[in-house]
Amino acid sequence: MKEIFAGSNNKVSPTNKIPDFRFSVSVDCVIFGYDNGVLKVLLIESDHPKFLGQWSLLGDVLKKEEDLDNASYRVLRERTGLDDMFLEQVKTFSAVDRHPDGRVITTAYLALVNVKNHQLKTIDNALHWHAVSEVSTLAFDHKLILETCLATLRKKIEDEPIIFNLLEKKFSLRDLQHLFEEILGKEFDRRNFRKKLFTTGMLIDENEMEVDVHHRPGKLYSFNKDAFKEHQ
Amino acid sequence: MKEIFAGSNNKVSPTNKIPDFRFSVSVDCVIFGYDNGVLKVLLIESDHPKFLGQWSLLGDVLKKEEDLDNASYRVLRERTGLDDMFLEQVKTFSAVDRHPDGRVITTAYLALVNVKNHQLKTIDNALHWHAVSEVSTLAFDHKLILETCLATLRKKIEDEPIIFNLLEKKFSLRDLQHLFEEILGKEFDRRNFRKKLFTTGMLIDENEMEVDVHHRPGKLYSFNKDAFKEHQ
DNA sequence: ACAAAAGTGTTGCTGGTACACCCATGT
DNA sequence: ACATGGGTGTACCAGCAACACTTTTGT
Repeated sequence: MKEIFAGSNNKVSPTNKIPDFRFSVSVDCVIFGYDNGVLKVLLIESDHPKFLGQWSLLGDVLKKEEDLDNASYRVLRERTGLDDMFLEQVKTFSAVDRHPDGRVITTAYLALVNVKNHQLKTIDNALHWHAVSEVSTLAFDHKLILETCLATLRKKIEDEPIIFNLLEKKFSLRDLQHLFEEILGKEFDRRNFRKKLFTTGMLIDENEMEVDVHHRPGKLYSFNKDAFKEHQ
Repeated sequence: MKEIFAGSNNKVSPTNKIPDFRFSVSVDCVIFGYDNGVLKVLLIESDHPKFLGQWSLLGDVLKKEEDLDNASYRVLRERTGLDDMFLEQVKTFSAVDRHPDGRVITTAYLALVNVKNHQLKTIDNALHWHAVSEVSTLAFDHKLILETCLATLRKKIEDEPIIFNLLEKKFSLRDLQHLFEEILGKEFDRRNFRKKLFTTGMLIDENEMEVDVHHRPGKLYSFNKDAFKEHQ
């Protein structure tokens, strides 16, 4: 199996700026979704012989004519059918032994998608949403990558209004608060939470109410993209 | 010149998990130092024919048996002689045309060193400290990398006590404040700055005074590594 | 009627900012 | 004596946390 990497160990270039060894490069996407009050991550059954029966992140190799952003975008598009999700580079993982077949460097991307907004490609029934809190082991170093991206997500939602990417266009304040609580693992005072969100100006009152809810329905809001004032 | 990349375009692997194209991989270090009140970055004269006379970041190719952290560490050690500086991965740059000789993916590292604490390897007199504010163009996409790392530095010093890596072991409050101001490009009230820093508990009073200063000498402090309480 | 969650205001604390005076040292 | 920057305290304001009651809807 290691022989497929034979031939990549080449001569040093004349300018001595050119690498004397070439690497396989890939992207892996940590795709988060929020489904029925639970933060989930999209995983696929590993097709690598050494990790049969285990789950892994969605990834692909970088192609000759694309950059890493394009590659991660392509993975998302091919797998979920969406093409305007939040997507951001997080970190590159390069441990020497992270891939059993040889040196593969992978760049992790954080993706936030609205679970309701897309259909998983039905061909790919090896794809499933898993509750993040219940993921134990993953193929390769993907557990470490997942944890790194989760930590990044936790940090980022306190600074930047990216959390809305996980919700439907119109959402209730309860949805929003529960999502914050689910991601951060702590609870907020309902009244203070409302006040804070309103003062940021990021919420647009849609003048609609929740439906099919078994109690007093709440108002629906949408995210005001223009109110980016480094708020929240 | 492009021929050196011939032969890296190989067959698809049987597991279809293995890349069908291999890349050159490198690290580039954005090494910041603080010298006489000025934030500086360590640059080297480019030895690439296309960028002769231009400056570039310190980097090297990733070797077969090391990971990216090790590679950046090695670059720092080889160039500055230091071996315990602050070093952190920032981002991987992968634009298709970023390197004139072919596909080279590079991972940028942010390094903070104490300029006074080390001697630049004298062999390497192509190495020089440049005031960050005066850097205009650099070889490759290194200007973009520098700006990215500078933005990361600005963000990080507000959250984490990494700024001390740029100062000598013992420093005055004025040094510290001026360094913050130099990096962030804004000024602070001297009295409020002191108060804030003291309440974090990150400063240890060394019971020593500045010397050789042309006015009333100030107290010297050192950084209390144990007071990491996510403060500042 | 009862349960469940929506909606609303006040108070105190804490941290940040603005600001003025005296002190120690070098020249 | 004068210039330079060190060292200190107070008052105000804004943002955050703690907290209780009334309202609307479904069952």
